[in-house]
Amino acid sequence: MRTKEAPLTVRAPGPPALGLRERKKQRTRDALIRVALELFTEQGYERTTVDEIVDAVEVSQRTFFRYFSSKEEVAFAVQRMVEEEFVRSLALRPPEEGPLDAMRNAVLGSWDSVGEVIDRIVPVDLYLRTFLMIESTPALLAVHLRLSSEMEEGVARLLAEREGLDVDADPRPRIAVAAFCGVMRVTGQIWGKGTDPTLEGIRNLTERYLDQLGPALAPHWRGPRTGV
Amino acid sequence: MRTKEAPLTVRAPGPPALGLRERKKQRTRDALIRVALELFTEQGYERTTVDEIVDAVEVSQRTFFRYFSSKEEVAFAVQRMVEEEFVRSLALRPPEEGPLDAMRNAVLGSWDSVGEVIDRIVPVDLYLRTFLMIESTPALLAVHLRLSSEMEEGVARLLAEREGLDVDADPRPRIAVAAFCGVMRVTGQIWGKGTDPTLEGIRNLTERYLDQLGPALAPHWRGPRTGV
DNA sequence: AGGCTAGTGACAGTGACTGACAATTGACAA
DNA sequence: TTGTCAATTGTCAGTCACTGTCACTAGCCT
Repeated sequence: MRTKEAPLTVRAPGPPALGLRERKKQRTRDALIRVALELFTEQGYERTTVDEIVDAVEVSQRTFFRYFSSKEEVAFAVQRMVEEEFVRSLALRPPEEGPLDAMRNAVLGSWDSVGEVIDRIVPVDLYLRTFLMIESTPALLAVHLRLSSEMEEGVARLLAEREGLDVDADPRPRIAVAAFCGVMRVTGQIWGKGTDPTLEGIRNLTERYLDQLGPALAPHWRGPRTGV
Repeated sequence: MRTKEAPLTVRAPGPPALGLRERKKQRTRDALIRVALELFTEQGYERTTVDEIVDAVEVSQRTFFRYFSSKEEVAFAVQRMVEEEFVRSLALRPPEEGPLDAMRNAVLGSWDSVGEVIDRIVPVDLYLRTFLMIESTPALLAVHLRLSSEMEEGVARLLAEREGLDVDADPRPRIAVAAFCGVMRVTGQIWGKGTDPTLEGIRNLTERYLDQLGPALAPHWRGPRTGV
């Protein structure tokens, strides 16, 4: 459990100096996340009670539920940041890029940069282990899929706007996003079963699998394999 | 609430005459499903307690949990049958059909035949309302997505076998299924928001949307729309 | 008829979560 | 510095989903 250095006289530049109250909240929130993820990944999600978490952080259970609306939510705190990073990254793609290329580049780009974002809250490898835990815990997997599908809706709107289409009239944005995210999900699963538990590993797999979307939709699979 | 005709002397042919014990179980199970779905669709899932359900059916709570491992599970009892129908239907497609065509025809075909299957347990329109309720209840939507993804895994294996591929070596089966099912999911959502609450409505929408998978994955969307 | 056992009910207990109210503690003005 | 206000937190009691246990009832089979 790492301790946060508390600046005594000097203040780092950047975010507008938060008040003591705000900083305290931030600290409890981070502590709850870190402890929760540690316990979850060590003993399993179901076998970890909220009481254990709050005892370790020394706050009341009521406080936990003021920060997180459910035990599930705390498990997705970091994951949420990663997804936001992707959406941000997608919004920044140059408009000349076609929708699929934009998504592809956004994912690959965000895999390159999330490392630091994550590390501000928890060690990256704890995040990766959390990801594995989510995939292997039915209750969490379910929530994960729901959150993803919410994000998909947002991404579809973004793409539609980029291309000057109406999401509710033209099905292509939603369909493209659905297909694309389907591949992303498969990638995550395969990565989980594989043996390269690093950010880089997931990045490379992403690249390889996205390349297979076209071939996979060919009318027939027999015949020569392309790539991979 | 429909009553089941209890054959006194005559027995219908078909399934091998079940014992009294078996039939009783079947009846409580069906009653639990029907009552649960009725309450869920009327008052909402969260606002319905398990106690309300078991009181209406006159069994103990303990019995409910012997039939269904959770309150969620009962909400998916019918949905499960529909999915099984699809998988069965897919397994029956002629081997000459390409994987995408096979899935497409299997879905369309099963939408034509599930009507009767469903009706053996609950009125079809109760099923359709249940479907809407699932889509609009976060907790249930989550579970729904998880169950779908389990099914996707099964379908991918089926297709891989059909085509003589190894699912774990070749990513195309999983990717194709993921893309396909993504479209199906979008279709379900759109159907829910639309204004044609019939089995036929969902069938037609399915057909239209599947046709858009190709165009949606084109490098650019600008230019003429093909079809709907 | 009578023993066997699957299925059920009653009961007690756990864990996630919520509402209400009291206690504490930063923030900010006097 | 101090007193007031408002945001946070803790305590407590209660609901609801779900589980283990054990006694009991009722089909089933010889």
